[in-house]
Amino acid sequence: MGLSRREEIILAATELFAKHGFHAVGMRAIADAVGIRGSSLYHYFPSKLDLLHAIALDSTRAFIETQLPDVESIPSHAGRLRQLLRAHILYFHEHRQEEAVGLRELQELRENAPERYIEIQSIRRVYQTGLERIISDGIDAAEFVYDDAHLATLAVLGLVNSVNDWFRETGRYSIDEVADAYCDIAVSRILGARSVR
Amino acid sequence: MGLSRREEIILAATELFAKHGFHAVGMRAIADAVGIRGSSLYHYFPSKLDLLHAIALDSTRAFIETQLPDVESIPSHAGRLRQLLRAHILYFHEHRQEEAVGLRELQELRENAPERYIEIQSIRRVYQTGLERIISDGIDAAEFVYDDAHLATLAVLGLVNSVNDWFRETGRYSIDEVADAYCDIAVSRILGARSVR
DNA sequence: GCAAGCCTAACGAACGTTCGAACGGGTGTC
DNA sequence: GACACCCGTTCGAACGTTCGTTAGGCTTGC
Repeated sequence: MGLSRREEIILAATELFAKHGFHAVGMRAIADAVGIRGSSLYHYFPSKLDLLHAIALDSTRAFIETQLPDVESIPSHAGRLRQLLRAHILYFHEHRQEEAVGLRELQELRENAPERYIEIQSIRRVYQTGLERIISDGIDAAEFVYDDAHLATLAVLGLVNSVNDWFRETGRYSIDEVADAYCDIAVSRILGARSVR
Repeated sequence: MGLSRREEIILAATELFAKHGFHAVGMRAIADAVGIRGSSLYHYFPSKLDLLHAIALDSTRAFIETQLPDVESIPSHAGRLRQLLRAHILYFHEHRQEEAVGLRELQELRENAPERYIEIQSIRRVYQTGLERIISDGIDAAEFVYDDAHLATLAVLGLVNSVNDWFRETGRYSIDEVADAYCDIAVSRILGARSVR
């Protein structure tokens, strides 16, 4: 139990926010899940919105920092893209609650704390730009066959992000099977990469 | 203004739920948008949850009923799929607020009115089954090249549903361009249909 | 005079948040 | 070793507000 109280709170709040939504969960419910009283939460976070901000920022940063650097060493564009998308799907599966909160409750920050929304969005943009760069380079190198790198990026992102909408641990596929199949759809089919392994 | 008061309420509530979320919008706010008092809403809906149910059911049924029958007359599987996906994207764009509520707040019904959740889910399943049938038939007829109709259906659905996550009227594409491009990605690239027009 | 439609008023509960006090372990002083 | 002191942590109680909902009465058109 190397968890600090602050981390315990973030963990419990993430789970509750992901399951019921930000506004459906009261501070007292979060405190109950940790085993303290509602008022004690304010020792760690000045407001409920700050708590949401901490969750969204942590999850966004954690994803970007662990995923992007790993692909630099792979030689082919198709290989880099495949590796990145695979890591994306697996990470989003492993941290699906954090990412669900990060995606769904962002507009809450947008309305009530615009500068924090922009902060998180700009981090997200780094990732999307990096992905688009890989695709764009692959097109220039004639490794991919598609004429619009921007639209292809959006399509591929929409595809891989949709896994969490339907995937269940108890279903007919394992997450590894889905990751493989979706990467193949994105790299070989959508982008038309031919010689990849 | 052929709108009945009941329809006005549904319209206003849809807009507010889509923008702020179900729990963030109070009955008084909905009433304000219509120009009546909060208590008057209970003349039309017995509870807030019933109002949400009406929105989710209406939007789901309207989509299914207007989309599915249209494609029966088209000869090729690829043509049917293309037409269906195109209508899907355009419909989801035109009714993006209703569909956003229908997608995001469904778990609210799932927790607090399970039988209504099942009702809506079963309608949705009709559509997904119909889509999978088209894809499956196309594979059997060797018009599509993919080995898993179920996974292909999920991928294609995830792809077309993702448009509303990023599309903005003021962006660089029109919705028609996006619909064309995404249909092409789904039909020609993911499913590998060759001779289509 | 009936019913639909809308109102005011109020209910108890829950909301996010604030406040001041109490607890308990560690440190410094005698 | 005993003592006072501090500070991180938690608590109970309460603040004012808003929540979903109910009850009852007024107006209007058939």
